[in-house]
Amino acid sequence: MFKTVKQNKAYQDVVEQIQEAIMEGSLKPGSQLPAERELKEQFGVSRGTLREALRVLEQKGLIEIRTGVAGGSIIREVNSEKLSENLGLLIRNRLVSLRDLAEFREGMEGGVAALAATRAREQDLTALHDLLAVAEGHLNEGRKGWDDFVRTDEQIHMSLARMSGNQLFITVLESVYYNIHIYYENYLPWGTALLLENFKDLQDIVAAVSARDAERAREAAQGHVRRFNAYMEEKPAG
Amino acid sequence: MFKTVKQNKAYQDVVEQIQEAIMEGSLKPGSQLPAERELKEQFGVSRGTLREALRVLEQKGLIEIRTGVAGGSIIREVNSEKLSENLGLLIRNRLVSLRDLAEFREGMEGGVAALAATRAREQDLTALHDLLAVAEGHLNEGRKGWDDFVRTDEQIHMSLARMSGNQLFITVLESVYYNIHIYYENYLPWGTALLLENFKDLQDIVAAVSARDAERAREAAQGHVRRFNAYMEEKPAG
DNA sequence: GATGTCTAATGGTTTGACCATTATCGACAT
DNA sequence: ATGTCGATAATGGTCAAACCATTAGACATC
Repeated sequence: MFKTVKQNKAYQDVVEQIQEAIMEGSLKPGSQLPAERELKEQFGVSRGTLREALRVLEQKGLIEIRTGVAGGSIIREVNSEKLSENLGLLIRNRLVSLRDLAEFREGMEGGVAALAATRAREQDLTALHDLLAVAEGHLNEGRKGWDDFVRTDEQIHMSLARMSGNQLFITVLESVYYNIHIYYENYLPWGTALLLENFKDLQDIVAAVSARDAERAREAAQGHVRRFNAYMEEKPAG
Repeated sequence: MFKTVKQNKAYQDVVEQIQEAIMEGSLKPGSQLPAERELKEQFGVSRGTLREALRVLEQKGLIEIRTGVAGGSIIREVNSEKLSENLGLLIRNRLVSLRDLAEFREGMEGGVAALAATRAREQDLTALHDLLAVAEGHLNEGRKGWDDFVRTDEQIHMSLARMSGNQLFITVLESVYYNIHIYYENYLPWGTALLLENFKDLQDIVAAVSARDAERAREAAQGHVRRFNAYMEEKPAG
């Protein structure tokens, strides 16, 4: 019937006030908080307590702390860094498996490709074709081009995400790609055949996006991820 | 050619040592760290510095701090709570619009439903049908049942996510649902017609999952989300 | 045996000092 | 006039010692 009375600790109160000001828009990215010795007066806490609060905000990725004169706490632009870090922790602790990651990608990349097809500007399409050409170049470099090819492949996928114009897709996919690398080395049966098939998939996706055919782009992207994942599962211990 | 020399701050060093011990397995979930006054000796730092480190670890979700005698820092089971929190921050930061959120759901729920159809156990299906019956009940309660219906609707979606057996889907969808409520109140043209259509969609999805028809489940779920989103966009200011 | 009270361990907070880093500005050489 | 170097002061990083607040467990009381 009654809720537990929550005794807010002083530093939590400080965290909440600053966080709320950021969310609500009073504190804009790039702007700077007063110095610690000034802030502690405004909040009426000791410097130690204030610093614990700042550490929490820093860990949340909301502020960045600089030393030296004119230093202080700077409000950060929101980004995917901490999201990646958290996902990495889950992966290291086996709460999220390779299969989970793969399935998740499969579920999302179709939607991303479809949106990209709808919203791509001319310059985006040009950049996409350029990346495709770069990837093709790496394909002909034999073994030493493999890593570069994979990197380019990833750039193409991230370009598609950005073209979707959806910040949520962009951020989440960034985190997934950042963390899926761990598996590439161990689970992927590297070979020219795989890379070649991959390249053809990418060509299909880019073609569909260029034609602004959302449904074809969706299917091409889903098929691509599915085939790629199948390869990884075939050889579960490299 | 050379990397910037990173001057580790004392509290960062403490964070890294403890985190590494957790990851590597020396510190197991449920076990307890020594008291602050003891720990500060072991690390050779002041209590203030140690506490900043503990705050960071707490914010990462790695430890939980209890007061009182026999209190201290307890190693937590790794979970996805902080990932949700971070995603929630992103969503609330205006960088993510209702449209972004809606598109994202559309991309995900199809995949979730398909996986659920593949992996559902008998008891899951029973629970799903029970929830459907509850939703139908709320449908006949008129205006006062609307909120309950939406809540049940959400439970059905979360059940599907759990049935997918994919922790990533579960966590991400949790965050999305937790944060989409802000929009429901303002953007949704509440009405019996909407709820009824929604209910039919749910029936379709559950039927497809029960038949273990992954593709039908995927399409039903995607269509459901798409229709629901269309409603929200129709009336953009409640 | 149930209930209340005391105690000691432990986290929470404060104060004041000093160290480390760095933007800024002025002196000086060119 | 301009560039270079060094002093300066503002600001974050760290330390130390004390006291307050909370709580599990021991102990006393009924």
